[in-house]
Amino acid sequence: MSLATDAADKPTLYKRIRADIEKRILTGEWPPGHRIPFEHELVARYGCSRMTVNKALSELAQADLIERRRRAGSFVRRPQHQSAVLKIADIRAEIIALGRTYGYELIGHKLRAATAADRERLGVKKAGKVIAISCRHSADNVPFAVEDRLIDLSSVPDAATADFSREPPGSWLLHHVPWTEAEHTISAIVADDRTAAALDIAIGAPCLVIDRYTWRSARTITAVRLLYPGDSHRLVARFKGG
Amino acid sequence: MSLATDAADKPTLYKRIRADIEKRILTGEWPPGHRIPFEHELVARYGCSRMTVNKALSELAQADLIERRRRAGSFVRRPQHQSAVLKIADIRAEIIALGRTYGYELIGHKLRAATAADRERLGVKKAGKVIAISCRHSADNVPFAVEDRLIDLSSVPDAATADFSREPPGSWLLHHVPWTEAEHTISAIVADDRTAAALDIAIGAPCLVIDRYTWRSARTITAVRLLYPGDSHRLVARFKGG
DNA sequence: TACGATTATATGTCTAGACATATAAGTCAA
DNA sequence: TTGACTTATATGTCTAGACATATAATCGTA
Repeated sequence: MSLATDAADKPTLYKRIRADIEKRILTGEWPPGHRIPFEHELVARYGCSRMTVNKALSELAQADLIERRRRAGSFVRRPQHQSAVLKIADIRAEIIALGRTYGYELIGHKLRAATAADRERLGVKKAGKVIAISCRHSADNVPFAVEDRLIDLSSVPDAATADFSREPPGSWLLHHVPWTEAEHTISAIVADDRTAAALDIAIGAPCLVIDRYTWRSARTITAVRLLYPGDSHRLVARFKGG
Repeated sequence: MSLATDAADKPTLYKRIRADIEKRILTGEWPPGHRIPFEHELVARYGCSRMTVNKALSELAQADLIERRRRAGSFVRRPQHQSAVLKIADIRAEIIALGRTYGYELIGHKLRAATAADRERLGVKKAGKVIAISCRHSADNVPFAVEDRLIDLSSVPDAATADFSREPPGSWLLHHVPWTEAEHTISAIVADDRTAAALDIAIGAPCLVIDRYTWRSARTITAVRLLYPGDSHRLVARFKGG
């Protein structure tokens, strides 16, 4: 039963090819690892030129639905190992984009030799210097998030002389240090007394937690934990699919 | 695998064109709204065929960096204002991909005329029939998430006859209904007695909440709320940046 | 001036070829 | 069996065209 035949709009051929393959993958008819037909087979099946098939397959590869290997063929990829993607965000820019007044407050700023806990958190072996920062972001004078950050000075020596009393470290890093990889972990906790005070919420109130690690080609740059009031702040994402 | 700066491998021409334009956009040299050169101008500048330029621009458009308008040209897009992106996920597939045993339990299943609250939640005006489902997902026999879902039957009539006692509604929908847009909201709450019982956690323990709305071309398909134990489950995302 | 019809043009899709390149698979020697 | 070499082949990139299509701009008319 073909359900996707939105006869309303006449899809172009390469889109039809792409959709056909996508459907078989999403329904599980072609499971991960399955070799999808070679380009020349699809050319024969659809009666079109190779470039048309190639465009369809290229887009599927770009979307990480299939993997293409020279000489071997194209294979259905395992569904991306997890479900969440969070674009790196600059809280200051985010709040300003929302049309609200951004407020920033540096709570603590320490330069120290990395402790064992610091090294563990940054995932590095060698001892070195780190900067530990905690600060608070607010929107329209209401606490928006508290931030607890560690910067590896051996990766970002310039951070030693940066002035974090006015510019939030996240914004500074985003503008000064190119990153190549990031990892986010989202979880929830209940506020302890310190967190509750910083966010102006009740002890035991829910908090949304984002832990972010940022690397530049296998070098850790920074590890940051962001705490948001769980019942007020929301991470919203809208995006396109199929 | 960083695409922009790998001088090691000689980039192909279309990749160089794409990177050149990308750089100008990311550095702000070409701000949002700026019209980038026409295809025929790039063809002249790079001395290549139109298809080569077209491939570069198509990929930039696919990545939402530029917007292409017939007869008008290609324009730099405003950076996506949101902060979070969460790929749509099928919990069953997710758990199986983790190599754990998937368990499913239907808690409630009701077909009813949409109440005012249902219409509000689905964001629709007209009254119609809806299906309300609640169920529980488990991994290795440990509660993984509870799900509370509303399906708009006027958008998905087939759902009326689907058997949700064995197949989770998320998986069914993913396989039967193409979607075009989704919105996620992530927040945190503390468990009430019912939630605590379902997830086998303490009352007052933190929970991660994902609210997802799915549309197909302006028609609401489903609204779902997922509750995860906040201290055990984690949404992890790793990705590349620039 | 306002509006409808026409035209010009940039992008969208497609073709039928070409050569490049990575690599799976086969071949042969040590 | 192992390693080195060769070969076959699927994908990667590219060309020089073509026609389709949406729409900004222009023109003509009421």
